[in-house]
Amino acid sequence: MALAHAILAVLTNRACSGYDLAKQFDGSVGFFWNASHQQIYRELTKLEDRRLVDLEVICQVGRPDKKLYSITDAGEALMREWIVQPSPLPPVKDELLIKLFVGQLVPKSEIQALLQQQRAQHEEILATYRTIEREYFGNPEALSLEARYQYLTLRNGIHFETGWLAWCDEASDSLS
Amino acid sequence: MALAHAILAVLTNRACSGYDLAKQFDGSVGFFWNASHQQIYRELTKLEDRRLVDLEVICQVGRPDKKLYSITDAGEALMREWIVQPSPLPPVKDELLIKLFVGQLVPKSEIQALLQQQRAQHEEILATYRTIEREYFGNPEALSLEARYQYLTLRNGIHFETGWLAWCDEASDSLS
DNA sequence: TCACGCATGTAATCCGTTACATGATTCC
DNA sequence: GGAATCATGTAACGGATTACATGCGTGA
Repeated sequence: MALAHAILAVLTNRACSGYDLAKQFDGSVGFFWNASHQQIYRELTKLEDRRLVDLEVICQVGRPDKKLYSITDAGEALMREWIVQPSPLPPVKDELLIKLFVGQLVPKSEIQALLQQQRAQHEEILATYRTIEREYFGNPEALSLEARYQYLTLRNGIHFETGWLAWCDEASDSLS
Repeated sequence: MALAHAILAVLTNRACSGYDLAKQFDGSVGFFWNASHQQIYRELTKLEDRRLVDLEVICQVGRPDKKLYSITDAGEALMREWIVQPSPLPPVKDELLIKLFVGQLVPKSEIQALLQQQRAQHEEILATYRTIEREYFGNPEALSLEARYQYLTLRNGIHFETGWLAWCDEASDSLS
């Protein structure tokens, strides 16, 4: 059900088309919730049926019409109720750890290579996060409340990726 | 597809019934891959069709028969091939972060409560991990290769949960 | 006697992924 | 001329979740 909430969360900040949403789910929000454009389009029609979003069709010259969705009062009320419910921890699903669990099946060097490959990916994401931190949240004291909440989600990603790098190094050391 | 690999990983260590597997996916392996008993039973029949597991029916008195599955040579070969492929980063899906992203919709105290509730859950899991670390991996230098790999997956969980606690505290402070 | 553990499954529904499909405009 | 961007969708398939279903044994 959380895809609906993720979409409503984006629409809380500003009205969007399905296409705009898909792009957001490929950056910012996508850092903690991902969804393909097909999922988004399907979910938007459901949200419209439930009157949680409003739709305004914008005719454009030379490009396809745009369906601009905005959150309704009912949608915002639903979000308020949902936010205050306690959240269970999200289930972990990490195939690298399955591989490590039976790492003895292959030569150690293969596992070392996997760890390095994984480390590089985490490093890349961390670099992206750091760039965003510098560019948009340079002075955390001066942020609006909205921006501060968004900054906290970014900080979560930074903690997460930093932890991964530390673990990759520890694991790599302990195998050599 | 990784559920099949997760099951084969467990069976690499020892032969199990569907029921045994379900229990493992509720502890050890479940720390990084979760699956319900329905998924497991369905997947086991598929794995048998593909000759990746063997089945031995064990008749028991006074309890239901047990179907004991073990990995075949083909299954082990498949795992070896799979392990060395590079792994993409698993997609993140965390509804707490969606909530924080639009935290301004509710009073700050509600968000503080969410953070505390989340923190408590992460602390509990970390405590579980620490107990396992003490009981099974007290002397990391002396571990067999199998055990060392399993220990690394546990260390990953410890890094992960420690990071979460740090972030919860940082977030909580920054809001007060 | 009632709940829990052992042990297995089916059915319905929903969610996610992949592939296919269209069509104009802008930039290289 | 060809690729990328804007903008929307359908169809098929497979994976995951939830609910339903059975039945014996053991211990409180």
